[in-house]
Amino acid sequence: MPELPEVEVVRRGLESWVAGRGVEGVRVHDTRSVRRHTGGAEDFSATLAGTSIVETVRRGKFLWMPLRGLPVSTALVAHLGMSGQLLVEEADAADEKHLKVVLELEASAGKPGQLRFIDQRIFGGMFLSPMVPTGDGGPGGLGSAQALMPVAAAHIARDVLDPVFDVELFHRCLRARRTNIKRAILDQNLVSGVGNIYADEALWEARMHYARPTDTMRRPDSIRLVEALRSIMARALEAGGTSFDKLYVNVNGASGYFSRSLNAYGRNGQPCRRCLTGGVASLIRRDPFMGRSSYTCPTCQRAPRNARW
DNA sequence: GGTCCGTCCTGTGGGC
DNA sequence: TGCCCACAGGACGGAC
Repeated sequence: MPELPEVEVVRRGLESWVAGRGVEGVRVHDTRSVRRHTGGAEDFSATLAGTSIVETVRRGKFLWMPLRGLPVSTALVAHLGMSGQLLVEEADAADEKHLKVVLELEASAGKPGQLRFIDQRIFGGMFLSPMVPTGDGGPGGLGSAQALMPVAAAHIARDVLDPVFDVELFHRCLRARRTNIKRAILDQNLVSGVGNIYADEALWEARMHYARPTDTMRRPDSIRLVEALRSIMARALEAGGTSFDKLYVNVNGASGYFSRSLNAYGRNGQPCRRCLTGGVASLIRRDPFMGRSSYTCPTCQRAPRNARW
């Protein structure tokens, strides 16, 4: 599925293909994919047509394209959810099975004429959102020096790949919480871009149990966790580039990288690679967590006595 | 205000 | 072979 690194790969790819191009027409094939647009599908299409795309910006898993040509500063926001894809394709390419939205782009030499949004599970979507000052200096991270963000993404915290991510602020916010560490890092208001897979991988790398209460986190613990998140995101970003083919992030292709590199997630019953190298082969266990799963090594990620489940 | 849970949605795989 | 059901996940609204 598209994770933060894949969204960044998509953003980089889109930048060279769609930035500066006009939107000449919009077709919504499934109104559920624009359900977050308050004016409905017709308004989405009518408002977007005639604008032009300035650039592509990302924070966490939110991707947006500021638009030129509207009276109010507005961005086209896209979230890939679990199964969303953004493809740049020729107009005569066959429709994908789960094609949801098509943007007809202004002709540009050597560049395909359509931007397509494809989404199997419809957890993702596109919508228009007015841009506002954020008070924290804008996106700041990858993609833009703008001081404005879409209202719909203004609550999203910086991600760990953001050059100005504040570890000290992250630590203070963690300490103020009354929950466990995994719930905290899945909260996009605290740190963005972390999903279930990266949460488990980072906690494994940091030798931390998911049920550790956030108010017991010491500064070195927070730093260690952020460094683990950064390391995993950076490695995945590098690998995400290899699965990138003509602006297509292949969901199955991305899982190929993960299947080779994951140390905890999805490895229920398999020996922990860290314990194995130490000569003791503890088996990774799966626990139900928030209606999902958590994977941990019972030896190198021991649950604390004061665990908050 | 903070925390937590249910809901949205569809393809896949296991069990019968 | 075909049917049914559990499961996977991010974000958001609502309940507490």
